[in-house]
Amino acid sequence: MDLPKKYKSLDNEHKWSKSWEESQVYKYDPSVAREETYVVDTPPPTVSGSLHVGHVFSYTQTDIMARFKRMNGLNVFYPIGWDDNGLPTERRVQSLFGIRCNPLVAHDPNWEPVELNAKEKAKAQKEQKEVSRENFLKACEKQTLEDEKKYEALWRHLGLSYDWSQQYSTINSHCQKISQASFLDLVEKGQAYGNYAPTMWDTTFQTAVAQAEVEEREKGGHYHDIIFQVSDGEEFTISTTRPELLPACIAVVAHPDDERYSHLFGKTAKTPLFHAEVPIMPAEHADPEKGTGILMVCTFGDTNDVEFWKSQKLPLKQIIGRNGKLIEVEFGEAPFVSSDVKMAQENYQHLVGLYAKQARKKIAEMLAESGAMKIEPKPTQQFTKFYEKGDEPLEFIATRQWFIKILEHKQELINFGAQVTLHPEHMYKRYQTWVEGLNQDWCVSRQRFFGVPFPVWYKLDEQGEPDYQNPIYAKKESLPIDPQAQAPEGFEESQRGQPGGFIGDPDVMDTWATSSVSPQINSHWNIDESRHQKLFPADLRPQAHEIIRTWAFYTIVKAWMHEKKVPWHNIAISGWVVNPDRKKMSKSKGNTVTPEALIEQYSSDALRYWAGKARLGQDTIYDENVFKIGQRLGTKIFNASKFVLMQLQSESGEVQHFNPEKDITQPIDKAWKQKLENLIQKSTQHFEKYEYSLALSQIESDFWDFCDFYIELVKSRAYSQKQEAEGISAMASLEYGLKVFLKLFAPFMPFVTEEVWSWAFQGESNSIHKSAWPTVGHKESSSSTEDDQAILDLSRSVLNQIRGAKSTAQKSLKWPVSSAKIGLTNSDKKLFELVESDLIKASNLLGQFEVHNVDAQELKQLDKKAVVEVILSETKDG
RNA sequence: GGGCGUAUAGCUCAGUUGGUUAGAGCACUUGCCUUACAAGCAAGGGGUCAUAAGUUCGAAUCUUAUUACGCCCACCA
Repeated sequence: MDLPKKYKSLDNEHKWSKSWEESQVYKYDPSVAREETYVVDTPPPTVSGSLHVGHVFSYTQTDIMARFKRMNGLNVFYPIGWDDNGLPTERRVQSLFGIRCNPLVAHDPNWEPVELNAKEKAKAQKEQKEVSRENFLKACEKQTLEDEKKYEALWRHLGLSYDWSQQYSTINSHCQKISQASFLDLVEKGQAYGNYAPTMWDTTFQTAVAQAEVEEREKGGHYHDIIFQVSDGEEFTISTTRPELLPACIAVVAHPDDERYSHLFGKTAKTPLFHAEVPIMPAEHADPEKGTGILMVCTFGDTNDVEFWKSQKLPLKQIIGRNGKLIEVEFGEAPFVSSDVKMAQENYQHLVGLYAKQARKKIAEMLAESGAMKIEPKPTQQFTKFYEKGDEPLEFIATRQWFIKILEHKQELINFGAQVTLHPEHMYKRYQTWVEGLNQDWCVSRQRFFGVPFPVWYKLDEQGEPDYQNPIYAKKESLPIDPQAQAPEGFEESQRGQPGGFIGDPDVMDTWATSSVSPQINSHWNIDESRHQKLFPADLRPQAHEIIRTWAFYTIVKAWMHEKKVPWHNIAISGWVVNPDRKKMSKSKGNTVTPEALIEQYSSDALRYWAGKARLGQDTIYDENVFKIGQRLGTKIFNASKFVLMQLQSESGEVQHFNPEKDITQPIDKAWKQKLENLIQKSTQHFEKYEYSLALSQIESDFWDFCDFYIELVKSRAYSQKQEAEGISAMASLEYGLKVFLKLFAPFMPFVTEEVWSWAFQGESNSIHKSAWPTVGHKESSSSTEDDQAILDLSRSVLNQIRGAKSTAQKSLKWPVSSAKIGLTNSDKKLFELVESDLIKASNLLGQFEVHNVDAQELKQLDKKAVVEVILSETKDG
């Protein structure tokens, strides 16, 4: 056997990722029973250009677990998907090609998306070319396909052991079918409903957003103190940060117990500039401590306004349009009543067409001029709701949306979620807090384009008005459908938009509406019942902690609503990769590193080592030193394996195989075997608790001990006594040790271990990744664990002291020792005899040890198992 | 404002049901080309376990309080 000289990780990794692809080692076998199957619900990464080391980190952690399960004989179902539908793709396509979707524009069959250069992109930010829905979707598809290819290449190079035949993308027709079926099932079960209601609205993307996608940001604002007049002539001052909503004021409220204002309840107040009579009412949410204690309610400034408006059935004065600009309204007609219509209209015309921010400034001037605002606005810091991907504050705008009922199921969902085990467990708290704090049903419709359409149409009456009360739902057998392109049953395409005809629902689903059925997408729910039974619920859902409130929660909601089942039994929460300043690494901050370059420099195995060293749920500081350590470990595995196999070679050069149970006969070898069995047990236990990182640390440290201590100790016996029991025992033990380490390392470092495996062990299994995880055989009664430990400790102590003496004398480790005295306790003398010859050879002692007695007490004080004094030889050759 | 988590060597982290003198790797120091590996090997220096109090024969570990950092949640006029 010819062994390669140097380890070239990159070549090796290309070789094996290609080989695994060809041999399909990671393929799921549908014929295997559920009990012997392990199902992973892999997160489909958002397709948005490129993956970074944070992805490498968490995806590798899951792969490590999957590989462990596979080696434990389980039939692992490990799919991969791409989350390509939704806003991130639209945004990317808009900026790459400088286009914008306008459904009213005519389709151009000859149009092809062309990527712009940097200069053109900057220019296109202001003026995007409008293209038809069909053209826009084509551009999205083209771009995501391209990105997905890049993603796949990286994942393969990293050695993620997916069954690539199970690949899906959230925009494909299979996912559309499942998403639409899920929606229709919820409609049928009364859990989904359409409603016209004020919803959080992003004015930039012009779409509704859900509570889970909202984040608060601190931002500067100003208190404006505005004077209102009561009908009887009294005046009071309200304080607001949003004066531009004054024309939308529908009431003025103070706390019921606030004596300053309680005499006003029941009266009306007149808004300045617009002279609308609005009721003065008590409201619990008014905080006497804040501002002036009395405030205006508008449609809509915040959630309080929405709540109050709803509960008091007040009129709706919508003045903010979908694009965030103030819209035209007609004063004098309900709800825009005014005691001075002409003035109100005139004042309002100054605001029409302005963005809310501009209108704020304008109205402040007008108020100051009119005398209704006597003091300058005072600056303040306030928290404002933003769409997590948006740059402008959200508005509440009344629109028609689809919702899923979650508010009325809060308690059930909290209890139900407890049936899933989170790793680490304390992450359940996040789930619980989130569900408890919910205050809106899940809004699942988005006014966007690249997504799954709602399988719904509306009839048009004779006036051409849609009948939203009686939607036409698609038949489940016909899914997936696109109501913009297909007519409902009983209608012709020519009736689209015609009075007496129909229209398709224009909206698409929230991305989460699709990803929340990822377990069902994989199990082919509603399509292949027997497959569904085998793959649902899944065993493991890996994900990050910031999406417990979205992905984990929504998936639980859906599984519960559809089948009253948990979607999976475990959730593994990965930590974040953070910079030394403990801030999350993210692309938007420009502080990410591309994985490809790191792989080339350090190897995939090294990056995987880094990921494998981190515990679930704990953030990891990005530190390239850890890659270096992983890289060294890979090289060491390569070299040590090469050396061990050299020891195992017979005279003809063949690698010999041994039976560890029979051939390991020498006490020190048995002791080492015992140590390995302890390692196997410990690391298996860690793995079973999803604590793979603790397993890795232990495996790693024992492995270095194997190399630097045990191999050194027994190599000459293996080398020189090949025909005798002593030599055979050493060889058998080395082989056993190597095999155990290769297998234990295999989930973490699949490439180098596979390479070594291929040199000598394919007789057991073609790939190490399909070989059996090591187990512990029955223990022989003749050797006790304590003796095993003692003999290793004693040998180590003696060897260390001799090495120390040579090191102090600045001599090389092979320098001969002309004589050595060893002090031992009486009881250790027997043990020493068992390893004496190995120690003589390993330390290059010329002759024998002179043994004498030492008091156990004395040894204890020295913290040594034996006292060794050596005299080094005068010359290198003895 | 409420909650969760973290705090151990210069850095990154282990430390089991409380049990002698708290560990590893990196970095640092001093050596060594040794039958695979200089991407290696050997030897060595380095810590008041965030702070304070308590429980205990005994605390890095348990309790309480405090501080710092990270995260999640909260109605944000």
